[in-house]
Amino acid sequence: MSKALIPAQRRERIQEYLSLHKIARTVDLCEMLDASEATVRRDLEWLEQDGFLERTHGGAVLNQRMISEPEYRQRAQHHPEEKRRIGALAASLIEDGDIVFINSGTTTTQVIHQIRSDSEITVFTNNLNAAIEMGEPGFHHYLLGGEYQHRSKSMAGRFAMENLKQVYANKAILGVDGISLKHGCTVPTNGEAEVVRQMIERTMGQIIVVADHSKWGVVSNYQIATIDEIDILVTDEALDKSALDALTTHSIDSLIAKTSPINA
Amino acid sequence: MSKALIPAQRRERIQEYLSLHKIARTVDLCEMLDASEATVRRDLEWLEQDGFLERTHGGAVLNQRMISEPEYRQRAQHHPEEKRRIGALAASLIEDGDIVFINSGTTTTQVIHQIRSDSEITVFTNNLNAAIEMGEPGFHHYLLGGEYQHRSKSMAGRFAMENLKQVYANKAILGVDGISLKHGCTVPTNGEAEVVRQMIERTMGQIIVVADHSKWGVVSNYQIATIDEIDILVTDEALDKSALDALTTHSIDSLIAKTSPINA
DNA sequence: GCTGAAAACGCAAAAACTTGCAAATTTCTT
DNA sequence: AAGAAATTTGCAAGTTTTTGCGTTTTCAGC
Repeated sequence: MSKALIPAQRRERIQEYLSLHKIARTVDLCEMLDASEATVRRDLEWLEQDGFLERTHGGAVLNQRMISEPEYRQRAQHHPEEKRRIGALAASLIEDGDIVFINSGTTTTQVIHQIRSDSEITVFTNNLNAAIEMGEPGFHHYLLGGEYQHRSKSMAGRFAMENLKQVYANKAILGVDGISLKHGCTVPTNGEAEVVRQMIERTMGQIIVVADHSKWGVVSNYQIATIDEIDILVTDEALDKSALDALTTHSIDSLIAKTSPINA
Repeated sequence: MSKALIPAQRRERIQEYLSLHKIARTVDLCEMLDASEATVRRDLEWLEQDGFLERTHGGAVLNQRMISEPEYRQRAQHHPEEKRRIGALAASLIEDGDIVFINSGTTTTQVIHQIRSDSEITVFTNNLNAAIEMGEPGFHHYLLGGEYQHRSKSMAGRFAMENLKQVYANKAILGVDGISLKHGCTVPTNGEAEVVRQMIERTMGQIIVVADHSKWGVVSNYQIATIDEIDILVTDEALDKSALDALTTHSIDSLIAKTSPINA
């Protein structure tokens, strides 16, 4: 009988439990998972970071948003681990004094969440979700205007374009829906594509794409950039070796968000 | 057998109980929750802060003007039910084909939520909260860009101003922090004031102010309009008769959102 | 203005949380 | 496959939050 669950399993079960009960006591979870309180608390802390729950004294309550927007959970749960690590790594590329463009998407939301907050950083984004879920930002946080896209919780359209025309950035961190050698980076909607193209246009510096391995070889609806326009790809370690080689021949730096924080 | 409930659970139970019974005695809650009177009182105090109930001698009564369970956020506000009703009334002033400016604030959030969604309505707003909490909007919903104001969940600054310069509206629905005869309409921050002044500037039609009675006679930090610039004030029935008379002399229409849906 | 009940207050005990650290487990290397 | 590196886990000391009780104050009804 396998008593010990691996961390991911444990967190999965906590999520299941919370989805059902809406509220959980630390001690009950301890018993269910046969783990110490310290471990359960660490798991709850982790899940709180991911926005799944809110910790309270004695336990945790399910995030309201999980209840009202069931599909939200699914989206956020697609490769959450990878996205978090990719987000952390990408965020670490931002330096003091940078002006950064960031677009919408779950991975870029993670990036924004993990931008360190003790510095002179300026972020321009159409990612509404990031703003919503975040606490007080410790950097200059600008949102683009535009027509509100409910599905992606983002902005697009003429306002966004006009706003972008007022700024130059020295870095762009872009989440995409598909990335392939032949078709470059693609996103699902035209509005988002326009915004991102403008971002690239006005970036005098590195174009950084964040994408977990599942995006590789995928082609979505609208192209935002060819492969050669990318400077850095931040991805996870499950990406094919062949893909990495191909990237190298296009002189793209690949940064791998590993399980361990030490990178090659 | 569950031993003790955690604080969040207890408060949840109290809410359930009150939703059902409308009124609760302290001693009954003590028995139900198996907690001391002191603890129950502290919980009641907490819930009162949230606006969920009103404490009385011997227990508490449900804040009748409470919205349905899902909208947890609204509870933290003062006069939540007034705002909801004011919002509904103001939203009903929007007609097919209108282009409307709406600023930030809890009352205007209610307005946006209650805009009917079967029509050719266009809304321009810097109110991020409204977008977040809303389902799929049934109207054209544009957000202004700008520096993100975490506290008010809104946008302000140059981007917002630039965006506004591209549009004319035929109505403006404005939430304010204070409204007085002498000092007009006032808001707490300069950024918001700038945005609202620009909105007024570019409105070729009615200027509608929404404010519950607690705002009357209050002066906040930055003026956005004199009393004479207002066309309509939407408020609740607790507003002084003298205030209403004063408004009339300034040829401002006062619309009263009443408790009962049947208006005199 | 009295009187019994309810609520506020202060305090001490209990429960829950945080942090640092060493043991145990897993993963990676050779 | 054995050893090394690193993460994870549980424990313990120290801190914060919560809870319940005794006392004082306030409140509603007479």
